[in-house]
Amino acid sequence: MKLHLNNAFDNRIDLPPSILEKGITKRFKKGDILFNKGDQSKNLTYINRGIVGLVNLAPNGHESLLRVFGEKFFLGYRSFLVGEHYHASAIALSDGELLIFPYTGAEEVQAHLPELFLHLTRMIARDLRIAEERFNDITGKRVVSRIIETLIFLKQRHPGYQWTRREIGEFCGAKTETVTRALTKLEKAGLIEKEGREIHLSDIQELLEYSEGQEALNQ
Amino acid sequence: MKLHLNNAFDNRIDLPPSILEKGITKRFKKGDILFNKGDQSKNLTYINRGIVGLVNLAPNGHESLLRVFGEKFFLGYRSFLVGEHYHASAIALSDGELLIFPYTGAEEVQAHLPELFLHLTRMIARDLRIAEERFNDITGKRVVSRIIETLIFLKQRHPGYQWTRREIGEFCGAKTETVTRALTKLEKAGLIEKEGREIHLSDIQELLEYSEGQEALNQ
DNA sequence: CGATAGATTGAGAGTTTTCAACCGATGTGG
DNA sequence: CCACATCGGTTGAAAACTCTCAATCTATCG
Repeated sequence: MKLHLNNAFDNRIDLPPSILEKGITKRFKKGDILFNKGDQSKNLTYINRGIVGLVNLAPNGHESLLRVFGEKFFLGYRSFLVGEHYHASAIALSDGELLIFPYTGAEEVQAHLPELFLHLTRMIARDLRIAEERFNDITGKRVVSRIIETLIFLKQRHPGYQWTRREIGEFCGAKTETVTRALTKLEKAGLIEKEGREIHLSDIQELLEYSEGQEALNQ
Repeated sequence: MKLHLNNAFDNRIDLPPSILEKGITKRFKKGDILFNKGDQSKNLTYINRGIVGLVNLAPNGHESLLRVFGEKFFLGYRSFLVGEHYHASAIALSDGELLIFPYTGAEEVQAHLPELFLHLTRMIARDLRIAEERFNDITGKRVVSRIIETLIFLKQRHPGYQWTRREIGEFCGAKTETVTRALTKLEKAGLIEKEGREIHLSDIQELLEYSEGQEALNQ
């Protein structure tokens, strides 16, 4: 999971005015669903302001937080490029503003905006690495380690946002209560500080060392 | 996870002779390491014959099977396109033969072989969906369900190969013994047949129904 | 100020892993 | 061609995480 740290802002991009001006502005409010799992992807979206989560709600009620998109992130590019239906829903975690680009499909972007196309491809490639690193973590590490790494990842990528225990858990496969217990433990160990709902990471290096010390799964 | 089934062969591609003839042929044997985690990606590879696993070995010894590549699959395209070091190792699961294309990087492919570039992009996009669907499964489903879905996925994609309990487990986050117990249970329920080391799936639809019935994780 | 969402804590339950022993098949070298 | 080593598979009992459920507390917002 360490690689995440070196790539905290990889997916943030400043668009040139020539592209920006072609987007259609649209505001959204916290809790809004920006697209639904199963919908056909019709356009490429960019976040001017705000923060959005890609969430999967399973039929049995289980929810997971797959990715998070902040200011200057694209959104919905995976489905757009491959022409699939969305495999998860985008839910606004804060108020904000979108730019919508009504391109017809991957071919149009590739032909007319090759740089952007390459950028999007590389974003997906990094997303895939991160997803697979998370897979390693979830199958090979204790929940405390996963929570530590999630804290570091989410905090570094989106410092402004106050992550809830639930969101942290949904990102790393843990229940809310488990996250609470882990945070209490970390606070007692002097590795984090809780201030109301805000969480401060005292020393990332120490946190990572603590994580590694957490009795790795044997075998 | 159901979507996997509709895309069993998505990542298989027949290359035209114009591309094929430019590749350098290289044989490999079962157990060979085709590239190592941490290596710099230098070329694009295609599998003429054989089957290859993308494997992560964590420092604590935990192993996971991230993806599997068969005949007519590309290999190593994620790292190649984004210009990253490999985040996992490629290990030959059988004897086989590679074609190596010494392209200099993503830009060259985009400029000279735009169709191939689009294909690779879409492959990564599908890989990302599959990885995230697996993430949902691993956090939200019981181990028996995961094993069932893994059996179906791996068997459909690579019918010729005899999957071991260990590989099945490494693909869905379960220990070898757990896979054994699950298979015994499924055999007793008449849903699969074991014939030596070969596993026959009697009825995929029934298997999926059984999977859903397996007391979903609450909440 | 009340309502609601989020956080905390405890006790008990349950799934999956761990550890250990054993079996059977496969393959290799003498 | 047999002996033996090795790999994969099976089974059982015990241990260990993490979850579940329930109750209570706190923060935030209208």
